[in-house]
Amino acid sequence: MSGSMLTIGQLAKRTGVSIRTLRYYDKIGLLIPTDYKEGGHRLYSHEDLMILQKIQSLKFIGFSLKDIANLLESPYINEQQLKNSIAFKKKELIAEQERIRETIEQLNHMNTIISGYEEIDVKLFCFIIHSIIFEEENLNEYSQAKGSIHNFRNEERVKLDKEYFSLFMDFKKIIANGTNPESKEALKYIKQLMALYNQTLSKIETVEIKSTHQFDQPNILNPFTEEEITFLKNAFSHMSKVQE
Amino acid sequence: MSGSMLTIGQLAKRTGVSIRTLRYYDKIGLLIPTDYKEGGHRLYSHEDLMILQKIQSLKFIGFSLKDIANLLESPYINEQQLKNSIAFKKKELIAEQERIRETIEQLNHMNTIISGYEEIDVKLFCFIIHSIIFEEENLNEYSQAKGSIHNFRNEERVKLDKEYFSLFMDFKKIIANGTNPESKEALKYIKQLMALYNQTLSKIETVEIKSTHQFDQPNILNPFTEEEITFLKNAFSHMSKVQE
DNA sequence: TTGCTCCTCACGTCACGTGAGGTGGC
DNA sequence: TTGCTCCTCACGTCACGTGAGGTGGC
Repeated sequence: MSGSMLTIGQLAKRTGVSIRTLRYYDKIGLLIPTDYKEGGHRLYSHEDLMILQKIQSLKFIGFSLKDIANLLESPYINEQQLKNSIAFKKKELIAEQERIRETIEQLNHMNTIISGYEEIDVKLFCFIIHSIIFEEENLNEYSQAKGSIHNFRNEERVKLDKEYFSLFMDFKKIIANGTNPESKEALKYIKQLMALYNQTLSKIETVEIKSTHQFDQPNILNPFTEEEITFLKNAFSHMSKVQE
Repeated sequence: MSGSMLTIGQLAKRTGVSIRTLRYYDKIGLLIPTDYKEGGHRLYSHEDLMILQKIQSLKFIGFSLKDIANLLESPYINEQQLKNSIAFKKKELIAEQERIRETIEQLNHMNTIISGYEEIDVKLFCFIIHSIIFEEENLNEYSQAKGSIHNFRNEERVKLDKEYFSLFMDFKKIIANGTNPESKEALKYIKQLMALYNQTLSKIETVEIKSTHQFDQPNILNPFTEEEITFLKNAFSHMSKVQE
């Protein structure tokens, strides 16, 4: 009806869609303006505005521009087809939601663990994340057998991880300070590590699978540098001698 | 340590990262292999494997490759910086989660509304979505004043939308069948529409803002074609005459 | 003359996927 | 000779954002 055509800027302002987006829609053939002025200026009709609003609506509920182009091809669509599209979209979104939920949980976990240290060791930080991911992969195989692991993860895992993190940070500090691996201080921390390790083992057996491989399976991310590992080996062997 | 270097394929298999991804990481300088054989074959050391696992860990909790490159630059990171990064990531994720939640709600809404029709009118379908989006925008301005609207939306909105949808579909059908706008059948549906419209008005006043503009404000997506609007106008004016 | 609104390239984003066409060692 | 594993371009993905450099009407 009305002879009042809209320029690209007017249409953009009216719908909240950017000018660049309208040019893009023109280029891909999704919304071609009814007319062009001399100089190539696009002119959009009221009909074009309606189409754009349909596009916005369908975009809003998550359809891709390709999907939208198909949907707008015919004025009618079969119910089952539409329901299938909706179900498919929904499935994707729910999966995405689950991924996000897990990631947020991880972030909270990490946030708790690193609290209270001025300088965080990146290697150690990554180690904690990696060990959780790795465990989760193991979990998928074992989770049918025992449901208790998940509980462990949520409730006690943070506490335990924090203790490991704290202890590992202590090690890194004394090693950086040039402490002797046969010193009393080193012995104290090594004993703490042994205690924590045994405590972990008593809590779940699944961890054992991981822990026994911890130092010889190179596929596990190691939180220590070569220098630190040498220190730990020396401190361990010293402790063994002392205890004999 | 060990002289056993890994080929790109071996590293890929071991970590679950694709060969193409490893080449990409090489190109952007994120993970440059320790050595190259003749012919340009990449050789990765155990050290490289460790770096890759750090990359995987940080990717897992949502950091971009650029973020990761920065994080791996130094072995230590300031706690506050890391906490800020985590908080920022979390904020983004929560916003994304909220968007997804709303979209899923919309999809459920639409799924309910379209149930029971073989052929769905795309224009009408988009109209329903659009009216909800539009209302939501209005809602933001008015929601401070009255909290009741949201309730309306969740509980009764689906029912009302379904009724509108159903009635509009009926109109489209009789118009397509060539029904006379002054016929008894047309009169029946027009009366139903009036009743439904008044029912809506009584439920919320906010809708009034929208509804009064419904036919003359071209910015509102219209569910009818030109032909259908002509039919409705004729039917309305006929009803007015009959009622005098 | 000065803004303001248009225009068309064309590169950039993000993290790779996917061929095409070729090489090297068993 | 035949697979298998490498390699390097280089275009494609998705929906635009962002200049660069220029035009047209007030």
